[in-house]
Amino acid sequence: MTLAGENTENQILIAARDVFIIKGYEGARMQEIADQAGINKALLHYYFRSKEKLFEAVFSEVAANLFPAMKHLLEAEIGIKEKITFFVKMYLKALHENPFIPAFVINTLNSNPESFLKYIKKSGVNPILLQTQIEDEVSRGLIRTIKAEHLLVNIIAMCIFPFVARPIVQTIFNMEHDEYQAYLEDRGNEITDFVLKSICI
Amino acid sequence: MTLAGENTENQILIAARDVFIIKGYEGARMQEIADQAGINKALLHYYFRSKEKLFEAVFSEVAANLFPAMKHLLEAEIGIKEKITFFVKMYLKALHENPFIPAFVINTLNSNPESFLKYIKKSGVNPILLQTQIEDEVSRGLIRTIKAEHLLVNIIAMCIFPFVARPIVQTIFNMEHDEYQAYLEDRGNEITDFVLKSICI
DNA sequence: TGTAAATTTGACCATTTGGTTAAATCATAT
DNA sequence: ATATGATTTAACCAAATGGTCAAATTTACA
Repeated sequence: MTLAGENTENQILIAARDVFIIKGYEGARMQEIADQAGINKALLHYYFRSKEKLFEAVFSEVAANLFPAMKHLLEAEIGIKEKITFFVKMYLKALHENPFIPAFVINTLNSNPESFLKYIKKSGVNPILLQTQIEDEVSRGLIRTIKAEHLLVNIIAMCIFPFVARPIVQTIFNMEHDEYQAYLEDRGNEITDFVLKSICI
Repeated sequence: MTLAGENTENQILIAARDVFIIKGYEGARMQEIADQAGINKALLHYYFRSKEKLFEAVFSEVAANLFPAMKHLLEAEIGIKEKITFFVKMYLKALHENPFIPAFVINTLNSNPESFLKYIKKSGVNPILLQTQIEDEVSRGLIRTIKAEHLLVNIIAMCIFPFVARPIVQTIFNMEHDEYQAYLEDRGNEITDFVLKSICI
């Protein structure tokens, strides 16, 4: 592939990513993606054959970047308190940079689990490792007993929810844009605090 | 309106609700709604004029049932520990009966906040009441200080997340359908425990 | 029962949308 | 320079989709 071609293919992927993430598969229009990329619509099919294939290219790339950092941190050899602190900080930072990814992934997987779950399967996140560490720290009297599946989901839920449900939460709490931004900043310490106060003895 | 008409209108609303909640606005097809309701497609327009209007009818009804029970419980005159316990139990029961509602609402509001936020505005949920109660129980030495906005979002996030992100969580944890169902059951006590252990002194 | 209004239907329409194609343009290598 | 292959475009196509309408059917009631 020549330079021009590779460049175009990338422009398309970037534009498609932007449009699909905001509008979802059904709501996205090939013409809009072409416009966003500043190219002719036929080029989308020249490089990616079909809307479905283009979407798969976007989704698989998004899915591939979903877990590696999380996995790496979960496997790190540090105490669980530090692990949680870092995890929350890292996760909120990632969400701040890509606030629409979670809703996009959730929406895609809910409307079409059979076809897209395969991109999640190879996440490699292993709750057993975390479970082992928990049991170790429990036996050393540092934290109380808790199942890794609950702890992990609790933390991730508290991080993600204010982003996916932003319009609702912001409306119910009567916040302006900047106020909500500050609220999101606050949550870093709040979540860490909340979790540590719950599990530490 | 005659009996036949009222009945048809209701059948349509029920069918439309089912289809819209699963497929979303863009993914839903008027023909599919008509089939599901067992009627001719033209009747959809006879009763609701357009797809948009029909969707609004569905969404406004869903939105109207989103907060009243929550609001009522938040305003109840019981201690905060009991309040949290009941809240989690009630919320998980509601989610068990309508597991797809949160993802539907989140998705709708993210793709079109301007047009649908108005159905949320009148929720009447007032975090200040909860804040007052928290401050009261803090002064009586029962719980630690925490902002109502964080406590409420934390609890709701932990309840909702395993439902909206079910395919991902179930896959990552390698669970079968029944296992996940049991996991969801477990979460009732887990969440309550998790929260109370965090805020009680 | 007869009739006027409401309800229901099948056929049809216009637009949108994903996709195709043949021609034009560009880049590259000899 | 120019021939070859890759890239890009405008015009076009077929299917799907939301929506309309006139005719048929049912319902209500005088």
